[in-house]
Amino acid sequence: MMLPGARRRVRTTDSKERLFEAAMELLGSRSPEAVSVDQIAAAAGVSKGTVYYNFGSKDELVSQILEYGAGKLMHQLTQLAKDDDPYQALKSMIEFAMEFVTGYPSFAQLWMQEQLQSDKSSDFAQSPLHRQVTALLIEVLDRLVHLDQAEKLPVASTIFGAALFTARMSSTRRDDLAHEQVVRAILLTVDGLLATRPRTTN
Amino acid sequence: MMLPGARRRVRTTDSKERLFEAAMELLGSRSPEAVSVDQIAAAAGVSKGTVYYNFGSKDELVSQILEYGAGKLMHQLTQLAKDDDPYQALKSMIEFAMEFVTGYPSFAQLWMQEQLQSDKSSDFAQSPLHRQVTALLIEVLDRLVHLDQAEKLPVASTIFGAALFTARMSSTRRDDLAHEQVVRAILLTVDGLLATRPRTTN
Amino acid sequence: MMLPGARRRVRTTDSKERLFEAAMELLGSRSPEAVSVDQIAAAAGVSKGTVYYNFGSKDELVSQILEYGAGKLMHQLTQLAKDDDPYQALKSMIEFAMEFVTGYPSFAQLWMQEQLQSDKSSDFAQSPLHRQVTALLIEVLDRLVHLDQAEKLPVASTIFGAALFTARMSSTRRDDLAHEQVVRAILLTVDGLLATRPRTTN
Amino acid sequence: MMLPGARRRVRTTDSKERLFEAAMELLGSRSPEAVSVDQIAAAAGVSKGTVYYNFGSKDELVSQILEYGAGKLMHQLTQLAKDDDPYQALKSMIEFAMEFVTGYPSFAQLWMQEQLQSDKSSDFAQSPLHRQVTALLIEVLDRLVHLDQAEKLPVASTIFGAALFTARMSSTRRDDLAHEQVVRAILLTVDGLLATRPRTTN
DNA sequence: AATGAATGAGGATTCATTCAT
DNA sequence: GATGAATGAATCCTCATTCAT
Repeated sequence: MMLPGARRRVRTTDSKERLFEAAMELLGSRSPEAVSVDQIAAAAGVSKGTVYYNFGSKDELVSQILEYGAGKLMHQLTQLAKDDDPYQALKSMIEFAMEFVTGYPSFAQLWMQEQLQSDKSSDFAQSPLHRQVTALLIEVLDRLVHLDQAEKLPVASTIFGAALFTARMSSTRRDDLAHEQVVRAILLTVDGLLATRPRTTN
Repeated sequence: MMLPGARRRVRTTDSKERLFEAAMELLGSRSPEAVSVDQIAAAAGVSKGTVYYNFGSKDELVSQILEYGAGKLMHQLTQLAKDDDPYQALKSMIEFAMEFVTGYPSFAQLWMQEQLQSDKSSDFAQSPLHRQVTALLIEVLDRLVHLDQAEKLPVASTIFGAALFTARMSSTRRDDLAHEQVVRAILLTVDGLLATRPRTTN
Repeated sequence: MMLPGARRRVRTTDSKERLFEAAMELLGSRSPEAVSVDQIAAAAGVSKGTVYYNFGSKDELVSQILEYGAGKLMHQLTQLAKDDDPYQALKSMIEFAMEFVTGYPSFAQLWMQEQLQSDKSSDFAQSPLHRQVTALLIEVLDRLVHLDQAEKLPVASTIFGAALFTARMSSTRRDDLAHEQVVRAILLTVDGLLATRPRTTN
Repeated sequence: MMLPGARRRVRTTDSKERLFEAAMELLGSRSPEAVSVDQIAAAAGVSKGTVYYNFGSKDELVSQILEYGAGKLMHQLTQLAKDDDPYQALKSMIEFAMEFVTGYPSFAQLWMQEQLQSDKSSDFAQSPLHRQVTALLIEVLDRLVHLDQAEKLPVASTIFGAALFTARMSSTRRDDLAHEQVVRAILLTVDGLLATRPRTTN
């Protein structure tokens, strides 16, 4: 019922964006099944129908959050991996992962959930994200120490898993000291490698 | 005196036990919210009401599985921690955790889910199980290297988290080699400690 | 699993009786639909099956309570109606009704509920109890004042209803003064009759 | 563009209203526990979900019916109480109560049920409605006769209870004569007062 | 005489989704 | 673009009842 000539607010803060953020917020502490479309819509201050208008389905909304997070995470990790000093690169990557999970708990939440659900992931490197992150880690590790082919994936996965899980577990803590300690603890895996494997001679 | 075709209890294999096992099976690959009471009852070959007769509620059934797993896990870990050689103790503990998660994927699943849900667990050592396991790990670590008070919990949590998460991720693999590799990867954290901290002189 | 020769307690306080009393107690404050067989059995300290062994069904148990109460009430009211002084008779009857409802709130509860349920009771004198009580009241009233045939039932019903309802409403009060006041208030109906109708000349 | 035989809403007679009326109808002769949401929805010709969309819960629907009735009843009673002649006021009030209960049997049904349930209502004037109605009655009675403070509430309660209960008992009768007789019977309480108490000299 | 395990029908409620406006 | 009324399938749970022991 718009009068002709009337004009909508230019920055409607697009309902779509509001929904995205509200969903991120809510999914930070609950599983998707435990968050209803009503709740998301209410939190975004729009009607339920708008969710369907913008995303088509709840699953699609969740997927988009997951994708968005994965993109953001991978982008930054890729940058950090370029550091000339591979140890420093790993440290930065882990630090960033910690920050990221703190900032987007919903992402870690969703990603873990997704990993844990399907039986299909028998190959334990199924998901694109997992594959990408571990590939990146392996790349950096290769520049640091000499690893047998067979142990590369387990090591990378361990680092990734430890970082993700521990970060998520302690993500509510605003305590930076704890963050520091956790990063160092995860880096111990790398220290262990350095102590037991021949360094990469480059 | 069973008519052919009649579908009575084949044996009074205690419906309770049948339900427990069916639930364990189903919860191994899906979150509690994603498993319905009907499904559990059907899988156990009993009626829905029997679930409520035996457990009172779905939540209670889930809790009991969690408790059962926690008890079993702690019991064995406590035994293994007694090994005179602390490094060997840690190795055995991690190995056992891997096996355990493979055998009872539902346990890890449930436990993680529970951890990830509540905001309350801000102190990241809230759950009794987490507390118990990390306490045990710290005890063993103390016999191995000298750690600052502040870093004890982060280190122990990292080991626990890495083991649990990685194990869960690769749990479908029956491949023992992979298991071995994963255990070794997790132990790298300990190797890192040994390489960077003064040994406990006992 | 009784050893031969063993003997049961002589005074088993008959489970049946225990059930009856427990049911009376519970039905005093809740509608039959709101009281489960489990609750009754638990309150009586017997198993659920015992209810069915002794009463056949929940409805039957409720019916028996109703019958028991009706019998007891009618028996006493009939005695009191015999008083030579019809006014005194009415007063005693109302007093007794008050006491009765206080002692057996479940009875009033059940009886009202039953009255209110069925559409059948279109004739508003359907139930045997109602018929009996009003008949008794009319008999006494006839000895006191001269009433038109058409107004007899309404007057008797009003007294009965007022007594039952008001008694039930204030039944939790242990306060005897209030009881007295309520009795007097109900008797006002009779006073009104006395003031406006010709006395029975006997 | 309705295909013949299609069963869409005939008119958007607001499902909410349809549900309200269907529920009133059904609750007129049965207790809330004995009426299922399915039945209400079916009677209103809408789906079960619509009940929850409009009312949130069964209890809320029941409460709203109760409130609606209480409002309507009190509004009219308040008007009638204003009559200059207090006796006539009381007569009109009782007459209206009779009509009201005949028209909305569900209201009396629900209200009684609610009164009879809780043990909390020990003070026998707990409910707002009861309090309001008795307050109104007392106000009118005060204009008619002189009553001791202590007997006011019992008298008012008796009138209210008698009217409500007797009305409900005979509500199915369409017979106006009976109505008249019942009103007169209840008014006897007032006649009794007039005969035994000093008139208010105003 | 009594039990308690088991049942299945039924009840309240939630929720993703559709659709006319 | 957006809404909100309406839906119906699915879910958790209750409960009267049965029956073998």
